[in-house]
Amino acid sequence: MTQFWGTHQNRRDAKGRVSVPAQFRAALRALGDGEATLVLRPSHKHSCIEAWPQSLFQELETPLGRLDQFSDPHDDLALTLYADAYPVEPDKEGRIILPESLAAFAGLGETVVFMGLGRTFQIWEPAAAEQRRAEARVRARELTLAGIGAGTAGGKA
Amino acid sequence: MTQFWGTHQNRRDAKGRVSVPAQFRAALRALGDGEATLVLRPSHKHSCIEAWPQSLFQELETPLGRLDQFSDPHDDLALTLYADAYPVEPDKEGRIILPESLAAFAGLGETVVFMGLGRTFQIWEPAAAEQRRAEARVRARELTLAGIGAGTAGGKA
DNA sequence: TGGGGTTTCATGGAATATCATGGGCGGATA
DNA sequence: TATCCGCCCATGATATTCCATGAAACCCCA
Repeated sequence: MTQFWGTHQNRRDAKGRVSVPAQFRAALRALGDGEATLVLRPSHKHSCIEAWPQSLFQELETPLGRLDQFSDPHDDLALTLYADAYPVEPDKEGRIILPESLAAFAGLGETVVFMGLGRTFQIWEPAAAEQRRAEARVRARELTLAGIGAGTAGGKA
Repeated sequence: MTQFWGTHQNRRDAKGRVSVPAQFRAALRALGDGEATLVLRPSHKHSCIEAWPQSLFQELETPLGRLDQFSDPHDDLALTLYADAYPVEPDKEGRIILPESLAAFAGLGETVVFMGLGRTFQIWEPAAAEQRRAEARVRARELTLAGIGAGTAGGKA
């Protein structure tokens, strides 16, 4: 059920194209989202680009329907969801073009990092990605010391 | 119920492939995890690679479902679970290739050590493995003396 | 109990397929 | 008509698959 694993590094060419890691492409194919397989949007927490499979992104839209169409919350949600989101479809070689505004937002240079997050993935500038991972590792460890850690799994007396 | 026993030494060839010890392979087969039988990830306690049977790893994922999808803890956990984890499937000869980032993390050279931990196993650089075992022996002994272990079990190793 | 035969493993290398990346062509647009 | 953007092909690098070999463990039988 989980789809996006691991961390991968690729490069943008002169035209701003990047190959989506083959593994991720396979996962997308498995989802069978035909047109515009991906939705890209800036993360609201970090300097990175979030990549959502089209079908999963649509699930985010459902709360919209429950809000009064003319209410402020509706407008706010709709705006954050759509205004900065870009649908992209990999070309025949599996590459996508990162919109300039998103690339700038994430501070991307030539090489970019794809980080799998299970059902979605993120696109980072390499150094920022490394920093973020270190940070998350520490915090997740506090969260679930009981759960993760083969040290404890096997070691369980 | 316990599956991975003992310590085994194997070599990585020029392409970074290592044979999974035959005993471990048999254990995996018994589990019947078809696709991507193993999940590799860095240990957060030690400089080694943790290897989880796919089905067992899925149990780690369950806490995710209980967290708010947009919360920080969810993000941190998802990132540590997936961004550093790599699913691998042994080839026909029973070998796996260790992702470069993980090999570097564990400081692996040519020969690597597989240590059984019951339901999971770990992959170590030989010297580090030896040190770790010595350390564990001492601590386990303290446990035994404290009255946990069966008196007989403590004996012959 | 020792020897011979057989099987299983770990390991090496070669052939093949996949992938990432670069460049060129043509059509659409202003 | 000039420029930009998307489409297609070419290529080197990398991973995957397949087959081959030597060594060790195991088993069976004398």
